[in-house]
Amino acid sequence: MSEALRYKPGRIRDENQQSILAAAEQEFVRQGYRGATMQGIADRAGLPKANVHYYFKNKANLYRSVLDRIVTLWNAAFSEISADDDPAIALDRFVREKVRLSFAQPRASKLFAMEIISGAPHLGDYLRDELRGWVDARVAVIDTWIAQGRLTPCEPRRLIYLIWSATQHYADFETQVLALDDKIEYSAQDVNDVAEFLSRTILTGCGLTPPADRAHG
Amino acid sequence: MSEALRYKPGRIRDENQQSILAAAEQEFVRQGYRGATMQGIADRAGLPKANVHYYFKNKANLYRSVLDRIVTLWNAAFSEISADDDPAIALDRFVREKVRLSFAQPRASKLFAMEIISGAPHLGDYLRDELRGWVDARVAVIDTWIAQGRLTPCEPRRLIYLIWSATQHYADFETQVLALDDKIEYSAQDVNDVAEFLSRTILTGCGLTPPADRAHG
DNA sequence: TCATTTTTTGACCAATTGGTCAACTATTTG
DNA sequence: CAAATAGTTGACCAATTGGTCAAAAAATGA
Repeated sequence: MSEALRYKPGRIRDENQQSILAAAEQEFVRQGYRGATMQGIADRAGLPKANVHYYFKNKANLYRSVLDRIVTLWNAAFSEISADDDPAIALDRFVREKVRLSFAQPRASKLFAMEIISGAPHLGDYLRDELRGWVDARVAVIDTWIAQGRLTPCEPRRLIYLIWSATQHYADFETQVLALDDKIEYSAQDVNDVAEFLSRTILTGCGLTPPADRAHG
Repeated sequence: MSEALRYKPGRIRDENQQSILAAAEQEFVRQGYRGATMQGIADRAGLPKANVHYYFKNKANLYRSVLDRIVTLWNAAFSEISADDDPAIALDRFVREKVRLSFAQPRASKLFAMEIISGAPHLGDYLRDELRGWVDARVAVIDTWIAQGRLTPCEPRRLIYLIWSATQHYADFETQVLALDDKIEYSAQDVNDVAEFLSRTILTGCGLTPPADRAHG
């Protein structure tokens, strides 16, 4: 994923795996885990079905690989956060990073959402072992801000859920938003407008003064 | 659903249809449309499979019936909204009604979400024909409030999406929220806390003063 | 070059699926 | 009570599915 793509052992492997993963992500989102077919994934990737089984032993393993890729994306998307940061700056950055991720990787957000909605049959461990720590660390920082009087008291957990839900709505419910807004697809302008609106509204809602509007990304 | 259940033609029909619809809703949420099986739905309803086909001709028809029931629920859940209303009162009520619906009917919210995430293959018409009008009417009211100087300017559409997403997160992502909060299930307290937090934060975010905290429901 | 490893592929299988049907039973109605 | 209607059910398809396999083709390395 981070290496040159010339002649080199494993190059064919890498390329095929990537196109299979991309195809699988789409099929799993549109059909669900059980509804997606190995044949459909193979067709979308432009390979015979047996070839998909050659690279990913079976369907469950392929699905896991797609989810792993999504979790990696998530971990790479966010800055660290520290009690020394200014609350308004840090929360503004958090909102904008989440908006950027949602618009850049809507299928990843959708598949993650479907997995959670279905009861997280394959991600229960991730939620309990990894994501909980991620949240707890941020909750601790927000609690420190409150204790220092730099942030109006609020439930940090609910604030994080608010930011998550409001931002990923534009990825997960893309079909609905586009239908209601009578659009075919999002524009670059939409990304900025959404980030601006959500940052301003949520920060104001927490009693913070949003940082001055500036062009991000 | 609103009639006595004594001896009466159609009573057996009503009861069986209801238990099939309830079973189907659960199966469709957990397995997706294609992943859910008529056999699994029949088992959950405690009936032989052929009986499910007797009441609902086929799988697509059963799925449609489940979605229809959800749309009916939605339409019954919300008060009308008028430009004469006080913005803070009306938005507070809107948030609380949505929170109540999310906690009362989480499976309905989840199935609707899965349908939208999958590209709304069965609800595209509903979004364009019914829901758009619902939203447009509320957008018009909010725009009037802004024009009258009773509400800080904001994009009404984005405000509605913010309220939708933040509230239904507790239904759709129930598995994740419970895992991160280290709970087994929601309490009655959670419903009130969430409603309170979201109403206060969002209304404040819009420049409104939230109505005094009072016990609702 | 040529032996070795990696990749490709169509044919094939057992299991599961949505759906049908005819026989049977229970309920309602005149 | 008897005819008609409504509901129940197991057995049965044809189609699709995830997965296997062995043989051929390509890529690699000495």
